[in-house]
Amino acid sequence: MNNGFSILVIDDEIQIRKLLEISLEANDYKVLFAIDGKVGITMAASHQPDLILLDLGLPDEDGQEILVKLREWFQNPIIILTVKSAEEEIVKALDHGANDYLTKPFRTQELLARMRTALRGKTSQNKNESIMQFGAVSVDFVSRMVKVKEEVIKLTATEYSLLTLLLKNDGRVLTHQYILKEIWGQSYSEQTQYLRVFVAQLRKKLEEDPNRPKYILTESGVGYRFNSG
Amino acid sequence: MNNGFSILVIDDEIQIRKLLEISLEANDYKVLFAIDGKVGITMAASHQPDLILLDLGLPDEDGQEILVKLREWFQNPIIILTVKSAEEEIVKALDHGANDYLTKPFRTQELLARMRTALRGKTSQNKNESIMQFGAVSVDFVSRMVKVKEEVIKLTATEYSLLTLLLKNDGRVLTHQYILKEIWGQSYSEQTQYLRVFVAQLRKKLEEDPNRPKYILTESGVGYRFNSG
DNA sequence: TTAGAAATGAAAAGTATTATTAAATATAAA
DNA sequence: TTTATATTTAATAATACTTTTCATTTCTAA
Repeated sequence: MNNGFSILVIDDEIQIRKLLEISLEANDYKVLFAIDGKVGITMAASHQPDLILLDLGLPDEDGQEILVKLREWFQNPIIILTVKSAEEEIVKALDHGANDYLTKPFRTQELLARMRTALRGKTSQNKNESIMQFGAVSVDFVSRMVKVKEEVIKLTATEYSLLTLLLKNDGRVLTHQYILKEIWGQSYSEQTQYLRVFVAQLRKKLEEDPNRPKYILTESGVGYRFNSG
Repeated sequence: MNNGFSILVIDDEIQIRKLLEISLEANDYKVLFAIDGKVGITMAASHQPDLILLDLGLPDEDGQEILVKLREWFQNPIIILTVKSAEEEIVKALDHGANDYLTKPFRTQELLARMRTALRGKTSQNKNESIMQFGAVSVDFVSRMVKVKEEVIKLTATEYSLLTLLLKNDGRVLTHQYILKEIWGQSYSEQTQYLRVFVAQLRKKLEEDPNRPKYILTESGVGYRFNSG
């Protein structure tokens, strides 16, 4: 019996595999294991898992390269596990298409929560409609209208672009660099302060309590993530 | 037996055609099919359908171009179907005169809802109701008479075109480019100043307080939107 | 726990966009 | 042709938006 989601764990550490086996199966996930990158890629191809947990510190190959290879064809969420708290590694992985990250040692509850977020929307089809609902926030991409709890919110062009970028990547961490590149263009990719100002403005308009944001969450040193529930 | 509306579906995918045939006929639409753009244009001309569902990813020609060709003479609503959720594609299609869009896979209920919205007002025309009401603004499309709170307003030809374009897209943001192209023609699509002058004139005639417009709203950096309430 | 880094919030300064007005030009009607 | 009306141009004022700055708070790594 399982909840319908299959998870591929690519990690060489036996303790981590044991831990994940117990906690993921206890939550009714179907779990597959690979102990290195090569095997991992093969298994991803043959089993098409709904989500991959990928350790960056693998014995045979650099984790980043495995990520890049996977992302050439693998669409489903990939969550990075890493002992390196080095910010650089994490940012690189996210820019390579990882959805989220956790640094070891991690709390199981946190991992499960992030997996649920990443898998959200996989079941529901509303991901591609012209009106999209994210918690109390809804956007009509045709009329360009944004509502919070049925109330229309007026956004500037830049605010609208930023919000929709975050929404389309609901649950996923977007790096500062990536967001800046998308909205302002390549040459602005170091202007993190722009982003901070506009995030603050969006929070003021969207959040019930801008001091305790529920929707636009900060990943300190890395980027931002939209969380619809 | 049907509800009086005929729908032309231009799509090369057999599954989509089957699905639409079943669900549209179940809702009493008369459904016609074309499997590529050329055939689609021919059929649109010969059958004058009330609405077109156009797939952007057709085998013979770029969907955008088919849209442009259709819009040269076809007045009725066109709803785009697309697998591409790329915002660029969608914005382009809307600028080319599409009324709405759905990305595949879509829920049938949502499609039907959007079709009803697009066809709304068409029924009233069938009932010989040429007068439409938008908040306190009403337009008689036959006699070209515009009233605000029962008072007749005299508009010039250009003012009338601009107002009705906005009205027909009640609630939706229309880009400067799009409006200019529709009213003045392609070559004027950068003459934003024209638009400003005529918007000011319309506001002076329509709005209670032209300094605080209620109906014709500005979306800075993007365009204008009519708001009937 | 604490020093240093990162993020926030508020607001001033700087730009860009939009609104207004009026004069010049074009168009249509008498 | 003359006259009235509408559209286009252009100049300036008003407003909205973005960028910059900085004091303060929050977060993070050691």
